[in-house]
Amino acid sequence: MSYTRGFFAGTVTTLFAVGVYQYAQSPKSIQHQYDQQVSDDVKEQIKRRILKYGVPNRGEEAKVFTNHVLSYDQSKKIPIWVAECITKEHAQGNANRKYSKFMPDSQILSLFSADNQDYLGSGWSRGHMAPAGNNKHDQRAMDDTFYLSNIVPQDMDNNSGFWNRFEMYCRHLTKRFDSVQIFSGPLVLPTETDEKGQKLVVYPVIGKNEVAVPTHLYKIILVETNGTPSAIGCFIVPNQPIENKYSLTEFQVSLEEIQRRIGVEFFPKLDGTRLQSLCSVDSCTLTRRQG
DNA sequence: CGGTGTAGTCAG
DNA sequence: CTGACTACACCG
Repeated sequence: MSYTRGFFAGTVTTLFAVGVYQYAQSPKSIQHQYDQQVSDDVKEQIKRRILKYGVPNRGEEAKVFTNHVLSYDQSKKIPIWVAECITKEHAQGNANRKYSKFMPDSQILSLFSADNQDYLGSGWSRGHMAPAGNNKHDQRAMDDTFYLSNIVPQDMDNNSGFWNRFEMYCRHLTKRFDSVQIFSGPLVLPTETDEKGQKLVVYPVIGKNEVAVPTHLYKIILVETNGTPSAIGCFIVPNQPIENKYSLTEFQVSLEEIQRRIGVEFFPKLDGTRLQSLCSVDSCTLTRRQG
């Protein structure tokens, strides 16, 4: 709990270094130099000898759906990141969630999959990462978002409150920008400290599949005008009720921080582009009610 | 009997 | 919009 307060206060002052990538240049060790001299052929031979029966695989390769793409964490049974690229047309139409239902994703081996029983009665809601409401243009696209590969255990108040308004804000951005690319996903961050001052990562797991309950959720929003990226906003939100008094900007962080915490480089082909802060070109205010 | 499916209600 | 929960029909 103390981390939450620290987070609320601390993120405001977080250095905002969007679009700037720094790669620490480690001193070249002897081993490193040797490694560089080994030809790819030799490396392949070594691999074939030591990994005779194949290279171990975490199954994080991108999985493609009608209107979203995701990478899945087979250990935590929740996504790592879920990507969308939406325009205002995507959020309009007659698709209705009453025709959709939550179900396991057959692309995920059952050994690594959550099921509805894990969530029911757990005290945690099934929270979309790619939201259903971004897919009103196509019932199948909306149905796809109900696969549990796109779902994380989310605090009920957070889901229907702050996070819901956050998602509405993302749809609102499609009225101002040609397209809006969004990465959403869960995070487990250290939230506690033991008596020795050692930081701890503590998160619940639910159901027989022990689906990980993230401590936080994140969104990365990249808006485009005339086909070129113009601004970016990154946010980390605690997975707990968020009072209305908090504004979106209080949860803003740098792209660097979010990439370091998740261990993912989100835009490997977005090189050197100077991007403005989303909240400097847009209000970043959430509306109280739907609209 | 337990599991599935749907429709309606309730709440943030 | 975001969800859970309940009652009831159906089925093997």
